[in-house]
Amino acid sequence: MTIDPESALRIRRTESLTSIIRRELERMIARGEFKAGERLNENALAAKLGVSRGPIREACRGLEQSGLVDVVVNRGVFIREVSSRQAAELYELRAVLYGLAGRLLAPIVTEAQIRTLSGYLDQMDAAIAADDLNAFYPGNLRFHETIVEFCGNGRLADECAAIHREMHLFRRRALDMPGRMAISNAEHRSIVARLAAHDAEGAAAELEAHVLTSRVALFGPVGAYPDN
Amino acid sequence: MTIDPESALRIRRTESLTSIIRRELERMIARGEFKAGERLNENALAAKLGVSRGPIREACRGLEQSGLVDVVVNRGVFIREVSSRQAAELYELRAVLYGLAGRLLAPIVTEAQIRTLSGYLDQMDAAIAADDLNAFYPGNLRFHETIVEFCGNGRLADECAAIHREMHLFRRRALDMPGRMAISNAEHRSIVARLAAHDAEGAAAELEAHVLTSRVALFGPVGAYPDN
DNA sequence: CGGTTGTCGATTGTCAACAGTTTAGGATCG
DNA sequence: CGATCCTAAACTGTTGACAATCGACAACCG
Repeated sequence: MTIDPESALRIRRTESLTSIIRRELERMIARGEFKAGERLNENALAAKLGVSRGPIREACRGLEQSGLVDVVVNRGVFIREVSSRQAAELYELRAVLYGLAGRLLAPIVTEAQIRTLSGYLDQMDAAIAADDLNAFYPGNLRFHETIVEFCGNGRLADECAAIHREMHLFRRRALDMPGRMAISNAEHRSIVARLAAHDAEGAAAELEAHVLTSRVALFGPVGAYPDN
Repeated sequence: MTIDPESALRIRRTESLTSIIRRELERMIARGEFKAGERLNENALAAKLGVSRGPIREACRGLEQSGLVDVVVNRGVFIREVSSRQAAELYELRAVLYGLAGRLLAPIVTEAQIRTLSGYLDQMDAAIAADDLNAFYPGNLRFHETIVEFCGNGRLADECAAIHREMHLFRRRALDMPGRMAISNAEHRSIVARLAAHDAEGAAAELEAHVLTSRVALFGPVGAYPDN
């Protein structure tokens, strides 16, 4: 692989190899380029990315802390396998966090923000009309991301982003999507309506229920967890 | 210097230097042995702990991801300074997470668990009677930790522990304690009562309000944040 | 034939050295 | 006297090498 030496060096001044590699690995994990439980070979990665093992190892320690990989002493780092139980637990967290986002956003939301969110709703409706899951999914993602961004609690937004990255590790995640697009977007419209009405508790309840709908459909009642 | 070779070797087989160092640094940070904003000198730390810089750097990458330090390229790692705004944001997260814990725990809580929690209440009352903040604080901590442990959502417990570690970085945290011990423990009793009655929504509301009381006292209304 | 032991290759854990950047302090000039 | 520039020390970023460990396979023994 040939790299423009200037750009490579220019990047290095403001960013460490470790952070570049970490982002790259996160991207690869998000795109599912590794199998669950697969081992990351440090030598192979180092050779592939053209660096030494030091930055690779440092990047992996970051990934470990964010829950994307498991590190076993003397054996290596493995792409984390998220069990159904852990996914169910994550959905519960996500539900209350989105609920909080709605409660915070409703009192302060602006007309422009409502228009932005409504734009996403229309895009998703178009994807539904075209029966295009590949268009619906990123729209859905951006809709939720935007709400937590607007809510004013930056830490909440970070936490939601981290949970979302982690959810990519759960392979069966697509199950809740196929036939639910229309229902899902109806719930989205309801959420935006509550936000526009500055109804904090209503928006919180709608958002929480919206997430829990998927959780219950996939794993059963809240507080009960699948075995594996 | 002569080192007992057996003990040194035995330790290293099951745990890497990196993880040992990371735990040690976490402990030092929790005990406030570093000033906020202070730089961690890699060479000095390596010399002090008797290792090379590699494990030190790896440990710091983990701490960065868990929000305990900031890493600036070519300048080093610094003990994170948590602003009032960030602390206020954290309190809001903590409130909904504890609320979730209460909601999950109420339906499934056992008699024995109620007795355990009640025991902590009594210990805290004793600390209040003796006006002993140093006894109250760990009891308070254990009370909240126990609730999230019992609730059955392990990921929620991890998240709460991480947030708690992070809160140690906020220096003014003791402010909400001095005169509030009695009020705080009365709220604790109310929480346990709701749990014992298997009142999920009541327990959730009590727990959330309990955390938000401190937040509001320190920083003002929920959703409004201090400047610094 | 089943189980144990020993050895080898592959891989991780750790270290010491090198390269590039930042910072502090003094010399220089206005 | 103060500001600026320059130099050197200190420090971080990265690398390659060495030591220790793990997994697999073969030899050995009961």
